[in-house]
Amino acid sequence: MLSYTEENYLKAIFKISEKEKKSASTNSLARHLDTTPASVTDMLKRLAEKEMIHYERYKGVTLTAEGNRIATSLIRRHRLWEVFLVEKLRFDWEHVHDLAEELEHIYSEELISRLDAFLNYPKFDPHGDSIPNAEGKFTIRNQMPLSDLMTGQSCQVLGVKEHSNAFLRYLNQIKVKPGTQIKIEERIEFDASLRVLIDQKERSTISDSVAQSLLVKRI
Amino acid sequence: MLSYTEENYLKAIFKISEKEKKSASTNSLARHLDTTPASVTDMLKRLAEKEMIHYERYKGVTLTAEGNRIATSLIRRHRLWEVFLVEKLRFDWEHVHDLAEELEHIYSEELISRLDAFLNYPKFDPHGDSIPNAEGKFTIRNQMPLSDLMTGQSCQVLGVKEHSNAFLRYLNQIKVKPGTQIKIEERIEFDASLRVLIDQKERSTISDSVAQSLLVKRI
DNA sequence: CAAAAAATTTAGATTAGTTTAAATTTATTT
DNA sequence: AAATAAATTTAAACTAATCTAAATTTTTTG
Repeated sequence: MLSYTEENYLKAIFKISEKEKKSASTNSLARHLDTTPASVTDMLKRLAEKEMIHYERYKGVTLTAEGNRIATSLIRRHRLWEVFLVEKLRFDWEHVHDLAEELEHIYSEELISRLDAFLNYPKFDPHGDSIPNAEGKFTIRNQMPLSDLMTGQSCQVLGVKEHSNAFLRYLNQIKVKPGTQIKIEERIEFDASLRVLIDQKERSTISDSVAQSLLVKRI
Repeated sequence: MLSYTEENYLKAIFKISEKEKKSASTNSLARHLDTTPASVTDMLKRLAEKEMIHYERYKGVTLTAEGNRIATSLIRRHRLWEVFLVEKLRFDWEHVHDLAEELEHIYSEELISRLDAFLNYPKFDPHGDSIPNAEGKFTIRNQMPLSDLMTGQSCQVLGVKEHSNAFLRYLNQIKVKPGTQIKIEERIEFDASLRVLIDQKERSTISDSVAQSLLVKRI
């Protein structure tokens, strides 16, 4: 059995390796987990001892098969709870992360499989992230950043690349969430910002940095 | 903020004081929390320091107003989660206690008030125990042990006094749960056991000790 | 009411996770 | 390739929660 903290390390290693396509460094883990590099080193030794990670001094870490299994299960639990919080308890999407962060640590196969069934086996969470199934398999779908579309094209929002509260709150403000339709009416050359029509009703200007963080599919 | 463990102590003190109608002793707490009296003493000092309990060496403990507020909130959360697990996720009642024991420690007013609304503001949990409302008020209802009824009388099961898995599993076996109707057909003088008719269908013999642990209302 | 038993507390040690500061290793730059 | 900077690890110490064993206090009983 791993502790709450150990589990969080595995998840962080998973996410960093996934994003940066290479082994996770001590510093990146410290930043991610809001702790000191010294604490990270300490914990890495413990996790290596438990055969959850491959660790060589000064070389960064990767997950073992078992470590990967556990991290994936945590992500599955986290995302299922997020679906529950948004769809059943009607939370706004910017409020669910911290709660799911706690709920995910409650370990019970039975609980998660029943929750999954109750929610009707969702494949994506409220932020559009893929929910691994009980076997740990992620569903992949075609998606691209809004910034890749041409003027005149329309799309449907699938999710977000950036998960900060500030960003999610901003999307709420301009009434954008998964499912929303966006048509690109004009691209401003100067700063690559976009004039868009949202759900065929509201017009808005979206900065390039926002457009890069919005994942969509063309329609 | 209290730790997970500190919260469990407050809940144990609440339950023991309630059941025994007096201050909780070090030994009873050790028994209840499956730990040693030495650890209990240690923790009691910490909780007294935090003004959660009134504690005098060798004299046992009671909760302060604040300690009582927190314990009541924990019980509220525990019982609401039990309702969720049984009614929404379709768990059997003997399986929900341990899960609720973990879920209750997730602190968020918002989460609990939304869960309460989602469940339609239940007043009692699946074992028939009263769920305190947001103000900490418990709903009281008339109930008596099945053993108090006379031969020939009928009743409806409201809940159980005893929460052990073995007892709950036995009740499942004889198809008894909250809502079940029971008619007392005969009382055996020798051991005070009861011949009963369950939901007008199945006949069964119930020992006196079981009858004392079943809470009912006459109909 | 003194002796024995039961309950409780103290003392000292242990474990998981953390911290700060110093030392070491690796990477970068001239 | 030496000097400097950045990243990482080690060392030593701290906190919360726990334990065992010994000491103390309270309660019970002959």
